[in-house]
Amino acid sequence: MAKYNEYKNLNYAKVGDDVLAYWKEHNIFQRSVSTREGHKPFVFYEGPPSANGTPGIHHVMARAVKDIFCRYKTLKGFQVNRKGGWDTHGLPVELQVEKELGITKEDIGKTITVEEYNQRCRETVMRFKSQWDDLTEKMGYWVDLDNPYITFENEYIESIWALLKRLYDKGFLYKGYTIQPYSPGAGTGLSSHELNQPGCYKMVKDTTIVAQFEVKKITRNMFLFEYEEEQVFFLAWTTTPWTLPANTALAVGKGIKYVKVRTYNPYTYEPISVILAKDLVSRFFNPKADGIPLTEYSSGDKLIPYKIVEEFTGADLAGVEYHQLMPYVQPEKPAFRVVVGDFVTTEDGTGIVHISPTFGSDDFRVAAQNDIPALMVEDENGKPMPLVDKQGRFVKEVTDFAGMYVKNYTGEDESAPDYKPTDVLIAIKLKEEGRAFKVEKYEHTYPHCWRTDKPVLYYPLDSWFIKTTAVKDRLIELNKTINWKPESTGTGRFGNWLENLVDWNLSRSRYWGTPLPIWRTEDGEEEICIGSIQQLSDEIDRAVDAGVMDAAVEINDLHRPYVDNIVLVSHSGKPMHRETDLIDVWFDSGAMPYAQWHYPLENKEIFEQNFPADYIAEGVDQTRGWFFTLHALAVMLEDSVAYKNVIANGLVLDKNGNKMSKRLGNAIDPFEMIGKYGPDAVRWYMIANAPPWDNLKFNPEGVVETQRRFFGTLQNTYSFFALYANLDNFTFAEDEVPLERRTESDRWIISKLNTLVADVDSYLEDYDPTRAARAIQDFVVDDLSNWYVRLNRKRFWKGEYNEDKMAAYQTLYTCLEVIAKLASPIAPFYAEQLYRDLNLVSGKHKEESVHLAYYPEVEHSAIDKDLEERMALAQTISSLVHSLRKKHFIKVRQPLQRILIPVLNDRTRQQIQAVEDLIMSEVNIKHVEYIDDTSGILVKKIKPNFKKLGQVFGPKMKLVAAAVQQMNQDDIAHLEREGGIELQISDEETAVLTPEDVEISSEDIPGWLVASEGRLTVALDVTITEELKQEGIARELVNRIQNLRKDSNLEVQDKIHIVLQASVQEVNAAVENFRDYIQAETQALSLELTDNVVDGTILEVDDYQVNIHIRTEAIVA
RNA sequence: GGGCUUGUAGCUCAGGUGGUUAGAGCGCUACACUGAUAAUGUAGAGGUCCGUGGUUCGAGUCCACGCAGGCCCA
Repeated sequence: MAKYNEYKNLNYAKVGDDVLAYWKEHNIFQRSVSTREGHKPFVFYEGPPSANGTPGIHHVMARAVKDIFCRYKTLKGFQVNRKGGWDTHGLPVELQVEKELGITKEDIGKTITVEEYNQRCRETVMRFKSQWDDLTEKMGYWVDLDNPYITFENEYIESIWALLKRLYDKGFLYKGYTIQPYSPGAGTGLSSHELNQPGCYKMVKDTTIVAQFEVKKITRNMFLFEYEEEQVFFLAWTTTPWTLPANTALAVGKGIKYVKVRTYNPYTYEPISVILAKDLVSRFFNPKADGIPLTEYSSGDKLIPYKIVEEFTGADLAGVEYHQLMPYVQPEKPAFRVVVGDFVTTEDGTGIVHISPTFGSDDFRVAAQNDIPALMVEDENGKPMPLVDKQGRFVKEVTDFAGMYVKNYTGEDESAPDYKPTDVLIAIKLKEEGRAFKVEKYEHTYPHCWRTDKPVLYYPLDSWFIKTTAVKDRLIELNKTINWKPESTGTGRFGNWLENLVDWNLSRSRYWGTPLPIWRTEDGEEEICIGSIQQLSDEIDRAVDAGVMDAAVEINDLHRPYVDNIVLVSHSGKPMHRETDLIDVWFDSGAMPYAQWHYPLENKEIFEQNFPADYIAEGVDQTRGWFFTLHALAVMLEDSVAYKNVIANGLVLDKNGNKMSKRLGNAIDPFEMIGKYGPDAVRWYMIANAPPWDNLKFNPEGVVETQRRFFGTLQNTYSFFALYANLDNFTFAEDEVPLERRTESDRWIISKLNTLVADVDSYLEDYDPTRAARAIQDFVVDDLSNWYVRLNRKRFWKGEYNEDKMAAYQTLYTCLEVIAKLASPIAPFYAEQLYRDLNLVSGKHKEESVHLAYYPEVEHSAIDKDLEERMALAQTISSLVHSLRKKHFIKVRQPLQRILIPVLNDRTRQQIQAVEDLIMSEVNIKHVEYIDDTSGILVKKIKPNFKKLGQVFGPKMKLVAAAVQQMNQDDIAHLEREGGIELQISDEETAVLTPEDVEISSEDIPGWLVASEGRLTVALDVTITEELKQEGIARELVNRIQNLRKDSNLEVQDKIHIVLQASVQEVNAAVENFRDYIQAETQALSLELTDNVVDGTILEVDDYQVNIHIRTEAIVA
């Protein structure tokens, strides 16, 4: 006969190891997919991690979230393929390699070949793969590790090329510029990484200018003018005066308050009106001048009078046009107007920011968003260029300053008496023109090139872009169809970002990444975008034929430097070289829905079956990374979402809410956690403790608690079941006992169980694992263990193997088995063991793993809300009686005669009557008595039903409530009898109330000590009769004998003989009168009361001492 | 500076559409219970529900403005 496994001191880490071995041996993961062949697919995309660092505890979190829903959907019958993946390109790898080799970017191609360098990157990036694979297995994250997609593989890159070509053909790929830090001295752009080198930011003293931008006198702007000749100016401050000739807009803060001030220009003494932020007025005007009439000013006065005349918000000013400040070059589109910028502050300057789209990245962005052009001139090739050339000199079109360096890049002696920086010359010119309001030196930090030590310029540099703005509306529209968890990340963080979208800058000037497959002639007139290896090979043949390339090369690797060595030929026969850029690594990962199948070059069908994803999950920090690139590519390529449901999970912090870092030593090692507490407790804790999208404060003590409270309780419940089921040989071989023949508590727990099955299903369907975990946990701990098992213990260990006992076993078995299934997505290892321990004996399921099984069906007919309510009453009443016993110092073992419960209606009485037996046995009393209205002794309490009364009486609520509180017992009786009562609420007003407007409860039974909770009141009869007293002693004896049995290491089923020293009369009487009871409880075959006990043990029973001896039945061979 | 987010007991967290005694678990204290026993019950202590205003008869809940932490972006 098969037995249920029994465990002593279950080791949860070992459960993990054992189950993992079982899964491996029987290919359970593969079969969880293959057994669903032909079922509806549930498509999941794995966001590829990078294996160049070790995995952390937060990866356990992120992956648990992914895993839960894949397992859940498998339970629900879907087929869930999940291909693993590795993200292998990008800056972090390159920086790591540079650091290890002790080189900088400059050395690549010089002291180390690009080939060697990239080889090094390729090795480095997968360095920790085995650790990752190990964690993936140990934490129970099921994903196909044997056939992952790897972004550095040729096929993957080829797919990306094919996608880029599609975008290119649709006109979404273009070459433009972005504003980047640039060093004219070195003639090269600087990465933000280079800019963050220590010492790059230096204190410098610059000439700064508050310039005056004159408002145009057009109808649109007339609200800014008060009189005919008035000249109104915007004041804008800049620390880089050399950018002023390139100004095309001014930015204001939407919510910032601005004022118009009438005053005089301090250099020309002309009367002017200026607009600036209200908060900054005091920085530009001397308060001492406040109050001096404007008319009292004469040219040259030190104290310049001013008067604030009007106030506006930034929003009011948006759209106002002004005259170009330094009209050297004209724009191609309308410019010179006020726009709103989120970067504008009133920290310094005037609260109005000068915008030169070619020389600032904020400027560039805000201009692009508002369709403001940049000022450009044509270079010698007729290509557009900014007003400053790459050496840092003004172009010839800026006539007054043509050829001058905007900063000192030539090493001129700045201490020479006649040395004037360009910034100063500009200031002088503006002063003369009456366009400078204030010129002063200002000390601030400014980034410098780490090689030339000269100030950097923010300068437009060539870049390739994807024109995401062309599909902006569609991106927004389709985003609204995505189910975001939490919703706010989709509407807020992601939605707002889409609203302010700029084109996607693809270019990266690095070495280890996917090369941009575009070849161009030197003049940029002709170009080709390559979409496949085949096409490249064909083009190479053409190039060789045309003689621009020496010999055909074999294409073995699509990385640099190999692709750089390929020269193609244009239609007109010119050589074309590859644009040297790599593409943004986010394109790599965003392309995974296609490239993981080598689509569009092959596998069209597989792709179509697996697009879009039903579900993805990653950290919220991916919002503008993977979540965006997936979405953008799907919209541009397929006009579809890439994913239908997405969980953006939060961070894992240490227990104090600080970020974990190896440096601070507060990082938690996932392997250690899993090794110590087992994978299930770690997963369960992370999921149950806080919703995934909140940050998790990870406290190992919480894992301990989860292990003890949830897994410990569940395991205890199972152990209890296994212990007795093995004794009784219960294998669930019999037919199920019909519900109607089961006990009230059986039907109750089955009802609760079905409610749970439905709840967990709806939570998981809604992608809320936390609610699911908590619901399961509450059921196991509160309902199943602490109530059902506690109340029903005796049914398992007493009596014959009859239908009632069978019903108890079946009920408990069913609960445990269903729990195993419900918990299996979250605690896959323990649930597996539980399922198998049960199923190996009963053989009820043919599936040999819980992960091959199916989600339980909800038996709606088994859900009985009325029963659940009754049981809640029983629990409350029991708790009240316990509390009364406590107050009277009467222990539970002492039986009592009765409790009294006032009931105001028949329904309550019937409900309680149905659970009387449970209450009586739980709190050890003989009878439940009910007191209703007819007894005439109930004291009632009345309380206003605020919700109801508020709707009716509104403002008079307080008066009515006061009147209700004043009602006496007669009034309440009247209200109940007549179904209404008229109350005087003030001198002249009355209010008519119905019983629905109040809550009536019984408060007291005169002469009894009562306890109440909510509307329930219970009184306890504390009279202890002689018989009750004896029964109490009998129970005490049973307890002591049981302890003795245990101390003697007897097995539960061992029979004993008891010999008791006769002593005081009470004890003797108790033994005589309750002999049968004592014998039955203690499995005693005999109970002898003698005067002479040999080898006895002295036991304390109440105030008495009892000498007792027990011996086991001789074992009959 | 902007967007999003969090703030409830010592700790971790619950608290649909506003309703008058704000809950749970852990921890602490005391007392019980005991053939599930490394479990369990009862009771107690512990709260300016981050602050200030507002709406309302009534605000932990709605609105506004702040403060503090976090993430992303500048």
